[in-house]
Amino acid sequence: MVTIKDVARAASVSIATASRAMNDSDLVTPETRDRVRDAAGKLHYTPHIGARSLITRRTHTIGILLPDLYGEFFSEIIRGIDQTAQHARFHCLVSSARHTGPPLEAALRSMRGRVDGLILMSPEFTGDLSRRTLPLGFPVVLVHCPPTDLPHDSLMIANAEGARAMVEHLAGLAHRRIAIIRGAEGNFDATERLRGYREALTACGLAADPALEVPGDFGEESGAAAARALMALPDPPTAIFAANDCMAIGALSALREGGRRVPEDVALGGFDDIPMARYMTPALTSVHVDIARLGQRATELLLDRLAHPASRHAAREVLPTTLTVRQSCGASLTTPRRDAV
Amino acid sequence: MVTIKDVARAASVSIATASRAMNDSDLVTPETRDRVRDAAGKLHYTPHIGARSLITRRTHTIGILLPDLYGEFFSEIIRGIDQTAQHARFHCLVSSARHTGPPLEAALRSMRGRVDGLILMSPEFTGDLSRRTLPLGFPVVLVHCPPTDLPHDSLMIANAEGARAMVEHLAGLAHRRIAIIRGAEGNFDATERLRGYREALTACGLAADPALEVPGDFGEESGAAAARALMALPDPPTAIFAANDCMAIGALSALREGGRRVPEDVALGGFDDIPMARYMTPALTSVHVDIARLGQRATELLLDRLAHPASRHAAREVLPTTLTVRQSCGASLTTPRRDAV
DNA sequence: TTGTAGGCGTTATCAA
DNA sequence: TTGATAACGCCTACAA
Repeated sequence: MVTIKDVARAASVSIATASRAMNDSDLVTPETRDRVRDAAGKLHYTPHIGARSLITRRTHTIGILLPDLYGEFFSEIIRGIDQTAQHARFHCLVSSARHTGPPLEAALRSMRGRVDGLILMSPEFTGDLSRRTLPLGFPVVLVHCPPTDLPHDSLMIANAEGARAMVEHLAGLAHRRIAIIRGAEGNFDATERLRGYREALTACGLAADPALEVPGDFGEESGAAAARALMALPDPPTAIFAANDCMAIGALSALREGGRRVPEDVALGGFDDIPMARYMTPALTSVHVDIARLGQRATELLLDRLAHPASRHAAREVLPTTLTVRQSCGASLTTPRRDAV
Repeated sequence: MVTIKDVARAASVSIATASRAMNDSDLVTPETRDRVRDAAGKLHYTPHIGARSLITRRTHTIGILLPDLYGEFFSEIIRGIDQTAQHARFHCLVSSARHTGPPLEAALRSMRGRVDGLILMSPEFTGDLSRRTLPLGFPVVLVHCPPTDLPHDSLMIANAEGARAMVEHLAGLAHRRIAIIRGAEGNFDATERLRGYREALTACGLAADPALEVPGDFGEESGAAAARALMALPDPPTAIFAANDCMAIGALSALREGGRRVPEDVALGGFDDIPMARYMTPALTSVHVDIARLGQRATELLLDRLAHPASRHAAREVLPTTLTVRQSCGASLTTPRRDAV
């Protein structure tokens, strides 16, 4: 391995001078600097990051821990993060820990020492977990995590507001029996979206019916199963709000197979507005989230925290969502619903 | 910061013993090992990876350099890589370098010293670039890269064979004017898919028509533009093979807007079989690639190389592709084409 | 402006 | 089985 020692020897200077030359110190003449750089180039020298971080206490790397690495959501958030990080010459250490508990703890711990800070997305994150696994004051930005009692920066999307906008939109189309396919049990996003659904019903003066709140796990198949269950009800809903687009896709298949037309017989709405949504037939009405922006903002918060460790209180930002109306909700149907008021 | 020194003191042992206890050496009694582990747990000790890698010469991290971080392809390959890496207790440093030349070189260089090996995907990669930026013998697995004269392990998908299968399938449906929307200029995948297309035409005894080879850049909009150009020809094609699914999606929109029905008026095929393909209307016939498997296999090759540095010759594997027939090619149309032989 | 030398946290070597 | 100590590559006071 070629070290700074070799570079120094090749350039006939001391190690210290070589180091200074490589780090743009102004304690070297431009002339010797160039000589050192030349030698470094010829030798294909690259500093050993580990050795450097030992003394600078900096890795110039941010850790990203996600619940899974699946689908558009993941690729978009990474894209936003990497773009911002790269701009600041930071690297990204990516990992996933599907479950809460030991695997998550292990993943968190294994990142310590490798990264200067962490972007953490875990819908089951808790303050206890943080205390158990992270050094006090370790820079962390929580994305999409339930609130904790710790002063971590946090960032989330307007889950409840988005859900509410969707359900109010459906109610505005004269639907009175609106069902929700819920997200995974214990998942913060799921809980918030359910809350928004319920609030919207109340706001629209519609009665809540427990039979219309069916469970799901954010997966396509669970959406299909939920739709089948809803169709089997004695008094089935005329509109279905799926807590994410994957489940909406599953629901759409199931509805079709059950002979129901969307949106004529049943209106359908999703959440996330994944790229696929606009290509479906009918195109899916969904709550749009700018995911890359989410990643970008998380990184900005983290980098700011790294640059100014204790300069400000913990941020607590909420990124807005927007309702994207397409065909699946039936807003563009020419004939009004039969049961319209 | 809590170091091994603190742990040693807390457990009343020497630093050496503490280190041994933490690393499962059998040179410590189970008793002292537990005592040290206890102390480490209480103090929330985590080893400093940089310091360790300074002496072990290992970072236990693999680098992943991709041309961009966009879409399903990216998320799937990372998923395959991370899963395999995590299983071997390796970490993943992810980065993207959109363009060839300086940015790519910089990205490569900045990873050196941080990773034990590299999974590199760059359709414009060259042996020269490798020599310029990587230490000789540095473990690299090339994915989807053009062949070089260097002994790097490499992995690619059966581009030409996949394209050929698609075009022969279209020819089998009695199409005689089959167009291709080409991929990005200078891109290895694009070149290979074009080659497969031409081979298939020859194999089927169809005349090649330069007018039917229209340029594209793998983006949706370029697919739309290409389709418009093809439709404007005096003798337009009856089938279009888009070199990837994104362009097929763009082509589909353009064809619709131009009043052509797919597959009745024009048959359409794509490449990659992204998840969205099966949800389109009509569902897209495409060449399926198991991308997660690609990532998995690349990681296996790299880890094997890390474990046995010079044990074998450079691998050169090709992952098979499979033709997935859906509606967009018209294979399931009941009435045969008018111009069928 | 340059060189010398000490130390960052860890593992490995040797001696006890 | 344990402990003292020398590396590993780098940066940075301090001295020249």
